[in-house]
Amino acid sequence: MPKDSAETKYFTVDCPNRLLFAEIADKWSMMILSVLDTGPHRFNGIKRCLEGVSQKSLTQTLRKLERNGIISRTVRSTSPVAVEYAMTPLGMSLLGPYRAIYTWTCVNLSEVNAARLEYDGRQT
Amino acid sequence: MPKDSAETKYFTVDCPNRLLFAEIADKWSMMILSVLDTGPHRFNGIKRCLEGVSQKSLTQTLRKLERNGIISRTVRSTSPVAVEYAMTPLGMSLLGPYRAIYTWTCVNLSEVNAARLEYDGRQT
DNA sequence: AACAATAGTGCCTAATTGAAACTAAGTCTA
DNA sequence: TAGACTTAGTTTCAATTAGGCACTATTGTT
Repeated sequence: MPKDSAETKYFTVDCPNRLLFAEIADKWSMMILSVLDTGPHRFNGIKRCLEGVSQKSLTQTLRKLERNGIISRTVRSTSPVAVEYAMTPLGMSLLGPYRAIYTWTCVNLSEVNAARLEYDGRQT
Repeated sequence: MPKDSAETKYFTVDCPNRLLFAEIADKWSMMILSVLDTGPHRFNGIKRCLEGVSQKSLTQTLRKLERNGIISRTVRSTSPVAVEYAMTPLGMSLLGPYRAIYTWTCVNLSEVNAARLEYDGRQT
């Protein structure tokens, strides 16, 4: 007999919010969004802004964001073919919540660093 | 000669915000925070709320959050030793920004699903 | 003709994640 | 008192994922 059979399972593996969260809150997605926040960019333009991205990871992340309707991908048939990535209205609506997290990291970075030093000191 | 030598590198590999963001915005961290938002929990209590976490991943994520000063870890010397995890004030300050993201997923889930269907339809 | 830039793709290895078993200390049951 | 169960992890190994590097194809420049 379980002690607390009423314990709620908050996050099941198929929770849609959990799945969507995993798609929008990863490392590269958020950085791409803040680059596109300054205006439309081309593939290699984004790449130059994000030190350490491989073409493969960038392609994959851009595809994922495009599939979720957060950015748009427009091919321009110019000299060397240009592919322009831009924020969609849906993507723009995500910028507010994202900026809240970003601002939090700016405001609390020193407090986090203090906590880290304190923690590392405890682990003799 | 580079065409645009003034192109800004927004995110370098050692950008502190980028590093901190990676520590707080991963899959399990955010789910753990929303569990602890409802009050202090013990190790296996959290585990039961998060379908699919392994002990290892949970331990690692809890340690990381503790090190960053976002949660506290208290050992109670009761019958089988009890370890209680709770939000710190710093952690609570992160809940607002997190809820903004969570709310966004709730509000825009249907629009994202529509975008996915449209995208998948285009890829005949 | 050779070289650079465009936007990718493909292969292979390195790093991370997760599943399952194990540890250790104490409680409860038969 | 042996056996099973709880607690909170750690360890080991396998699988998934991520990243580095080389390659394609097209156009423009020198």
